[in-house]
Parts: sequence; C-alpha cells; structure tokens
Amino acid sequence: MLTLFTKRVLLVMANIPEGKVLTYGRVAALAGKPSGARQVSRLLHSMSEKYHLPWHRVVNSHGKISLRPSQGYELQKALLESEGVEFSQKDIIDLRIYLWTDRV
DNA sequence: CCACTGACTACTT
DNA sequence: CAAGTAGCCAGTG
Repeated sequence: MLTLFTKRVLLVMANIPEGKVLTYGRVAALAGKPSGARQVSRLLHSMSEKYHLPWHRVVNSHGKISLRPSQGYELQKALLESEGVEFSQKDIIDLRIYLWTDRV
C-alpha cells in the first residue's frame, strides 16, 4: 500500500532531466512533504529497483553523494558524470549549476 | 498496532 | 569545518 506522497515522489523522480540533480529534501518538497527527506531515501531503497528510477540523480543537501563507497557511490558518480554533471575535487556537485529547479 | 530502520536536514557544539 | 542531536515519517515485519 503506497501513500500519495510515495507516488508523487516516483513522479518527481521520473521527471528529473538528465544532467540535473535534486536533493532528498527537494524531492520531498515537490512531493508535498518538505520534511520528508528521510522517507525519500527510504523509498529509493525499496522502490528504485522495482520501479527502475533514476535514483542516481538524487544527492544530499550538500551536493554530495550519500552512498558509501562500495555501496553504490562509485556507480552513482559514474552515472552522473556520464550525463554531464561535474564533481569538484572533494566529489561535491555544484548545486548552483546542477540543481533541478523544476522550471524549464 | 508497535518497534525499528533509514541513500536526510537543520541546528548546536 | 567536523561531530553530535533532535525531528522527521514511510516501509517492513
């Protein structure tokens, strides 16, 4: 039984354009729950595989990948770089450039 | 229904 | 800037 919030998260996820990223909090906000960041991460865990979502386009509020090395970190970074997202020396994404603002 | 987990975030030390 | 803490709430058993 999925909640409306969950369904909206799936919608938002599916609409992130290539080369752009969203923070967990931003996804949650767009889905209707500004404080639902943790739920987004929880959802990605259980839904990303079953709904083949572009989970790699979601990073934390600091513009960094939240996964730990050998837990998907390298994979996510590789996927983002292949879409044109650049990482700083400290593996930080410049959200001023790559954060998706939902505006076209 | 209760307890626990979690890829978060903002705030405080 | 790093580490700790409280609030957050859906999914799972």
